[in-house]
Amino acid sequence: MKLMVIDGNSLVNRAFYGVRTLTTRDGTPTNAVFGFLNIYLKLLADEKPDALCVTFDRKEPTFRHLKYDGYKAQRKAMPEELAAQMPILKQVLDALNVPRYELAGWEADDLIGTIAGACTAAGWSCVAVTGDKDSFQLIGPATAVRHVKTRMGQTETVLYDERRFEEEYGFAPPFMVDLKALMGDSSDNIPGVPGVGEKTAMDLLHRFGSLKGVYAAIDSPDIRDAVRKKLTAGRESAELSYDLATIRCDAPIAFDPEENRVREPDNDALYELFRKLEFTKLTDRFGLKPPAEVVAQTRAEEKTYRDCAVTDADGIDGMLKAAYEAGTVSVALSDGGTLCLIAGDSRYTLAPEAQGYAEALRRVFQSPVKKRGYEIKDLHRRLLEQGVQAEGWEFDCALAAYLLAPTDSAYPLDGLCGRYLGRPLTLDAASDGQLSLLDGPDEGESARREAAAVDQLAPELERQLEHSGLDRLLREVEMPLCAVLAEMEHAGFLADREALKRFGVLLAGRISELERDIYRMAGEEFNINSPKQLGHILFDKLLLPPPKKTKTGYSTGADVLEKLYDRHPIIPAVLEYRQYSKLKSTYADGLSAVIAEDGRIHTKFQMTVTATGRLSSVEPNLQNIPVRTELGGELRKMFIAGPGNVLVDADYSQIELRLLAHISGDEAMRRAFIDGEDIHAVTASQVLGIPLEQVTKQQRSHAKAVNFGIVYGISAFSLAQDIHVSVAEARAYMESYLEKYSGVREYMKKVVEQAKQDGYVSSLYGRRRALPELASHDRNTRAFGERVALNMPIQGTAADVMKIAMIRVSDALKRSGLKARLLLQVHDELIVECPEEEAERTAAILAEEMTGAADLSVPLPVEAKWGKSWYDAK
DNA sequence: GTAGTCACG
DNA sequence: ACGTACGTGACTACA
Repeated sequence: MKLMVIDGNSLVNRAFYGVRTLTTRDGTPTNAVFGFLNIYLKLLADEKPDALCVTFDRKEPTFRHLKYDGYKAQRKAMPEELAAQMPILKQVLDALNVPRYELAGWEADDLIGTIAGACTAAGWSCVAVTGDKDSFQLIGPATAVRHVKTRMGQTETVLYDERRFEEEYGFAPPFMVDLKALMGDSSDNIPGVPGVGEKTAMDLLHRFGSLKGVYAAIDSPDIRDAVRKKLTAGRESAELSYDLATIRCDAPIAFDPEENRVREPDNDALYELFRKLEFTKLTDRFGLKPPAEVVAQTRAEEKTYRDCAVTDADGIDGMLKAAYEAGTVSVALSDGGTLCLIAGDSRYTLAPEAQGYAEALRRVFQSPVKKRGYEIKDLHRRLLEQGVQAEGWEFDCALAAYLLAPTDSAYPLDGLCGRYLGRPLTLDAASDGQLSLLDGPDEGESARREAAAVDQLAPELERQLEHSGLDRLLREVEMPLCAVLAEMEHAGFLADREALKRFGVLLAGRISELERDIYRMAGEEFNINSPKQLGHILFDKLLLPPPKKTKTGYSTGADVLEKLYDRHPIIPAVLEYRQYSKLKSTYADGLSAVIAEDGRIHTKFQMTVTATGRLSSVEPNLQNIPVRTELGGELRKMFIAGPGNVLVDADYSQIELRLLAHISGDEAMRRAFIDGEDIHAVTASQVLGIPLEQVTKQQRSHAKAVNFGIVYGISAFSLAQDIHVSVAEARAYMESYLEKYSGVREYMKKVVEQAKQDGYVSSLYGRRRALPELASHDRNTRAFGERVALNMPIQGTAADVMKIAMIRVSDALKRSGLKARLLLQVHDELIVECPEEEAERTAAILAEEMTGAADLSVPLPVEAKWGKSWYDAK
């Protein structure tokens, strides 16, 4: 039997500092409780304990304070926002039916020691969970410590048992006390021996076994004079520290592991707490069900509908009549084709088997009736597959939720109901209390629920959009874009199946040659694709100097290997191997596998994924087809136009920098663009103070890196890495840059200040991204927030402009009567397929509509070319 | 499922 | 002292 005991204070502190700022809508901080529960769930899954409890410190002084009045005296008081969360956490634990232990005069650690002892006595094993390495002294045959640490906002836990501890420390766990007595602990204000740090302390223990042993051998020649001096002077302090660091196992509590058996949470109490805390996701993860009163109340609050099953022509007529009368309807189309339409209080369900189904779809969707729905782009594409050209899209709950919170990971309809309606889910009168929208009893039922959710969510989402000034972006950009993207997905990009296959074979040949060479140079066969095995070969076997480490071992990324390029011939071979296997697995093989029956690749554009408003492309991703290397670029020869057609490729030149010039209003940068200069060369000339014609290739390339860096919210360190100069040089370069482009400097300052004030940043078109990072306790997180504040308005505006351009291009092409159709968008590039003889006119329309998509104080030129393949059109 | 790596703008 | 550019998605290894 195993008991897990959690050091509540330690864990909640980790959670507080590790988890980003999080509050309820009224501003109550909840991040520590949220973080605690996340770690708690992970712990339960990892350990699967039979019994469980949590210990806490109390604010009263402990026996340690009495012994040493400096103890923890300097420790900072718990911040207000954390203190406010402690009682909430305790309520949550009570609702979870997890016993809590706290005792005046004793610390959480001592209670853990006592509990561990009681477990051992009862024949149980015990795992103590804490972020404090002190507790390692408790490790024994039946006691382990799971150490919790946070790295980069991620929580990790490592289990220390006797073996693991001794491997790492080289002595037995009880001597952890001796270690701390020697080195002290600044956070607890345990003095140790002044001047002795971790390294010396470890070394002494390895030689003499214990604190006692060290002092017994104080005259040994093995101790350096300087160290002996410190030890002699600090003897009293060390002995005091020994006492302070010793965890007591005799706290006066009666503890029986049996009484701490894991129990089911109190569903109703926990549900209510989570509702107040707005922990929607956790409600699911804990498997909580709405209490009976909530179900009853939800039913009472929720709109009810008059259900009509549509089975014949009269039914269809009735549904259409109601739709036209209502003007706006909510619709849902299940995967199987069942349509649900809500007009006013009437809810119509039409099964695909019904008489006149296809015609009914056309009458609903190819009509000016305003339609609201969920994930309209996909709905539009499914209709296209049935030959229906839909129109009249008014509102999409998923897109609305995305605009309101673009950094959310997903927008499930049930989650939106909880968040925006304050109700767990859309129930309905016909349902049996079954709450999941997604697994309704049948097709019709799930379509009805989806439509009802849309019907009730839309007004609330609309209100919030208006409140944030996002309604225009939805109506004028995102909604019209749905149809454009659906058509692009439907059209697909023609691929040369045979060429792709040949390319794969070519790569395979080269890969096996390289494999042989690499094995020969390594002296053994291993999996080159495994960073772990490769690191072992390079750094342990061939003894190359490891320049960088990741948290799990050696880093073997391309940047690292390039530093070692000339140190061993295996390095260039590995780099080449990596390049080829990437091309083969992801592109040659990966793309071959997704060519559809029609010979085309139909990517899916995702509209609700990026934090900045860009699109993303999946299954496959056609936005990352190689271009930067010669061999990779060959792939673009395999993306082709159909017979008699060409591809027209149009891309914005420097759109992000032009937007920086426009948004910041920087005169020097604007002037360069207005004069049609090469911006990177001008930057080099300005920053270095040399005539434009004397700028060398390298100077221009450095300037280019800085221009990019500025858009990303650069640091001198990263710039130095990027252009291989010293940090000091990089800093000087940036300083000079911001002198010359002083408008950019002012803009950077202003945008961060504004973001701190508002808590969000915006694009030129009002797209928003919230920035809770700026209020973080962690400086790295804050610095990240500042970089995002600089970048989002630029990248976001570029995304807006491109979306507007796509709508304009699509419209203009339709109006022109040309056969051209859009295939692909790659952030600043559009690809269109058209008959060869239309190429010139199509290119002109693309350039015209893209350039005209935004009205800036600098030109926004577009370059358009065409050819038989993507490669030729670039 | 996560981490590392690498492809793109 | 620390950690280090913004935004993505796919593949492989490995727990």
